[in-house]
Amino acid sequence: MLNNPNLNMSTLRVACSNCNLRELCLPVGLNLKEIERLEELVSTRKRVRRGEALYRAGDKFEALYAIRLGFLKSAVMSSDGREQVTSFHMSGDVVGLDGLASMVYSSDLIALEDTEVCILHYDRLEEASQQIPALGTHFQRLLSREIVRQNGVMLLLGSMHAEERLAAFILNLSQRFEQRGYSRSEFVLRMTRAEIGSYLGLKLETVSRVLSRFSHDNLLIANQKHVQIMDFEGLRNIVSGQAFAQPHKTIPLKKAATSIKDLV
Amino acid sequence: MLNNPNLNMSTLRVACSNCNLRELCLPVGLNLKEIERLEELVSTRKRVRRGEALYRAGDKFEALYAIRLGFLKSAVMSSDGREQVTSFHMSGDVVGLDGLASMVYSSDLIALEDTEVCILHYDRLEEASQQIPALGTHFQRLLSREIVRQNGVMLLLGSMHAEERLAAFILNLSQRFEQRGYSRSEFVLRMTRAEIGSYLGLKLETVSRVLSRFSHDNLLIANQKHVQIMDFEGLRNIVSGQAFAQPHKTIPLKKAATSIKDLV
DNA sequence: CGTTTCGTTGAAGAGTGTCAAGGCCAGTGG
DNA sequence: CCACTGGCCTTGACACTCTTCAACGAAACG
Repeated sequence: MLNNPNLNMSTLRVACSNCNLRELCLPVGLNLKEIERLEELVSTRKRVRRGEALYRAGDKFEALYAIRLGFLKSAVMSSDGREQVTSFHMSGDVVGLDGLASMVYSSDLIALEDTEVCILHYDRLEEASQQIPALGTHFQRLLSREIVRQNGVMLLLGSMHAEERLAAFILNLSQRFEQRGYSRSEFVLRMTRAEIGSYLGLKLETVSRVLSRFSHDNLLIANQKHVQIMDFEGLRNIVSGQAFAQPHKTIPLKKAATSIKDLV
Repeated sequence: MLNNPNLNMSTLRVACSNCNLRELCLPVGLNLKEIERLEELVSTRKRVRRGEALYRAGDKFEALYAIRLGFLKSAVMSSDGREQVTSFHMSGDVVGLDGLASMVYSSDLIALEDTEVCILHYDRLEEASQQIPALGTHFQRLLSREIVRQNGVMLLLGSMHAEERLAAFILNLSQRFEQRGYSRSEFVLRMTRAEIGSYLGLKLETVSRVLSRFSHDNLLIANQKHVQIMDFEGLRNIVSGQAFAQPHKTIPLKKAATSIKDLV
């Protein structure tokens, strides 16, 4: 079981019960019995080496994956070969949600560093959802959350300038690292400038230039892949288009209630 | 029951069994008993007049809605008041999926013409899903399909030019009208140029100009809100970036399998 | 330690946005 | 029925952001 012959993906037994990511990928409030049931479901892990694919567009959909460790991108490709990165994933995220639609994945999922995932076989997941209703509900939530996230990305791609996009992107990464117990102000970008650009609808040169500008303005220090945020407030101002203290635009009817908090 | 006092939303009894949109919004292959069960679930309809909201960001999530008749947009708003249209909906579509994430809608849903929807109360939906497993699965599919669709929009916003975006948009509308039994080559745009622009990440002037250019190139006839497509092939060529017979770019490693068919 | 991939920076140009003026159309009220 | 009104659409001129092309430097990899 430990030595799967697959050239570079090995499988391991899994133990949700003492996994500290449980709260991220599984529903809370299960009793012991239910967690046991869950461990049958999850069964095994899988490793993906940097640069390799967990799955590719067109592959048969058989499982969702909960990321234990690592960093990945998902990307779709147009018929003429243009690639669009649609998201970056880190530990605790569940990936593969696009496969349910037609039982075939519609995107590529590529590891940006050596990665380890838990396999959630879809057929077993469906069975288990019958017995543990909270599980089905939980996955509906995950799906819906992804829709809300993508709405935010559409807002970003559709109506924000390069600086705003980058600022939002950096802040979002920061927030996600913080949620996982890492520093919110200092981290390493696992993706290239080109991948950031693809995600944000910019060219790699623009990404590089804007990061340099941020550095110059003392908002952050960007040294190759290493980023240290110096001025959160400043970045936030850029995201809301209020950078450079422009002569106070009167914003007409600012919506009260829910705004898109997690832009990216 | 027929005369709900709500100033402009009336409710009606519903009958899925003889609704010709059933295949779009509900799972196929249910038996009679299950369909009866379903009709309890769906219970009532609701009308929304042009310009009014079915729900708004921040409203408590209580139901999904299946569109019987009409046309709507959904839109999110950034904290500084920029609006981004995230999709257009027509008969047979199910809306409200973003509400599951945190039991609060995260977008506005506005009718672009007088509209009638069936109400799918969420709590009843959850119960029914226990009894009719196909129902739960079906809604997971709807959610996943929306994620795939949004991936396509991100590709469009992130890596396509104005002409490509417009061409993709028009072709997608055409296809959806055709699926519903209307003409695929002649239809009326229910949204303004500004709304198209918001959706496609362009300004209304750009939308107008590009449509004029299409008219001039005999790809279509755009007369205010009325559109007649003259050259599907030509539009398709534009979407794939092969317009104007550019000196055959050698496309390196074109992905074989699944591509994003429904770009928009 | 050479080779390759990735990142930075400059100069020039293309593609959209911005601003402004005018036309078209539906709805309203005289 | 017609003039008026306001919203929507079109078109032009110009400004500006971002891309493109190119050269070089820095880091990663075998």
